[in-house]
Amino acid sequence: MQADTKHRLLNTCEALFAERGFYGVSIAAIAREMGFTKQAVLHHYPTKEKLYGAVLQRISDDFLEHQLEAEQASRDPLERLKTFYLGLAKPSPENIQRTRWLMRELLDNNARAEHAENWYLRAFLQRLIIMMRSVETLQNLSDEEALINVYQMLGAINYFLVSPSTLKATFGETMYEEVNQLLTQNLDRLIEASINLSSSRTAG
Amino acid sequence: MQADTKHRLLNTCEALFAERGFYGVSIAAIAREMGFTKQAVLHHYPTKEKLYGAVLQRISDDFLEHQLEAEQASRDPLERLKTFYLGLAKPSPENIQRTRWLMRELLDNNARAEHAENWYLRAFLQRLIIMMRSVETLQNLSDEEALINVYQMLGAINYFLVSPSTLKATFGETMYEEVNQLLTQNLDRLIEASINLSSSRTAG
DNA sequence: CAACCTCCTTACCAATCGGTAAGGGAGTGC
DNA sequence: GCACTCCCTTACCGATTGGTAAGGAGGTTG
Repeated sequence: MQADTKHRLLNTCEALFAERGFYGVSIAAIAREMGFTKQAVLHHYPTKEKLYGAVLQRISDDFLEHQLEAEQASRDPLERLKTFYLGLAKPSPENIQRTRWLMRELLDNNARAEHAENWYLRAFLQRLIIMMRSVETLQNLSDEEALINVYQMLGAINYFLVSPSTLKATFGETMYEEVNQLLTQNLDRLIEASINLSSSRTAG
Repeated sequence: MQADTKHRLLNTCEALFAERGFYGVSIAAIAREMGFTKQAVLHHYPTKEKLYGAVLQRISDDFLEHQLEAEQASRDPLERLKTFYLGLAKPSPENIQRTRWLMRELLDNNARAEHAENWYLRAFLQRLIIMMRSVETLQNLSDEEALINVYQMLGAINYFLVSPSTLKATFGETMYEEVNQLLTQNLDRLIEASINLSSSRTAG
């Protein structure tokens, strides 16, 4: 498969699936977007599931890469964690798209939870937990406490990140932009607050 | 329409749509679950959109009711807010289902954001903002700050609530139960922390 | 008894779904 | 020049999609 076509195909699929979900996107729609026929799509990936899986694989690879980058960004573990979360919270179109995908995965995976033992995002969560525990005050954090914290942070960041159009239409573009700015400005304080909360739990 | 049938139909649809989303559920599947034909479903609601809308309306009505109840639960505004969030975080099957729906709405509404000015969940968010501002230290909270806080709390609560099967399969049932218990136990501390964060923002 | 609801049925529709079969054009290796 | 592979085409498939048309069983109302 030509690298260029593959890249373009995966990009197209990523955008479509993120926007409408697995069932909401037909192979024909993907082909239309690509500018060729349905069977050309099926030539590259024999089934819709395989196609979906390929995009998901790429996303989880990129997440991993992002984590590895954050791990080398600084010597201070807390700083690394902040860098990582800040990267996740960046309201760029690509990032919003992937966050939407992540959230859909979270919802849809429920229906096929029997396959979840090799869930794509498992490694992502576990690495995040390790990153947390490398912070001095969180060394003794249990897996459970860490998972709660990670989920809360991801939820707090992603919930907002995922709904730009809706929020713009509901509250106006100006307000959305203000909220967005406030959020990125104060994200480090949110992270610190959540870490303080977790470490006080461990201490108590 | 008979109240009983309507009730059963909306329940069935709520469960199916929450689990698989709008595109993932066919009218035939709903009918199958109900035990009669596709056309019987279409007799009650002429289109799939109208059916979906009816369930969504019921959910938002119930959320409103839940809010009104919480508003009468105590004289202390902070206590009211805690009661409300605790209700949202309750890991009962019905609550999980509705949270899943809420999250899907958040994702799917993006595609039809042009209708969002009369978005079903707008009133829900605005009431929550009012509830926040009735807390003494948050009186001067701007709409933007309040919206951030609300989104963070909803995200933190819902993100976890939505993924029981996945988490059970990924980390084991025991761990899931422990996390679940820890989460409800510490939810009030999370709320307090988030409120402290918000009021310190307003003060600073 | 007839007219009229409500609630559901069978029968049918064009369009779309994911996917198969077969082949053509262009480039590559021998 | 001939076989082969890669990338894409047209043609087609049965199943399913959301939805329409017409009618029938049962209860209510005049």
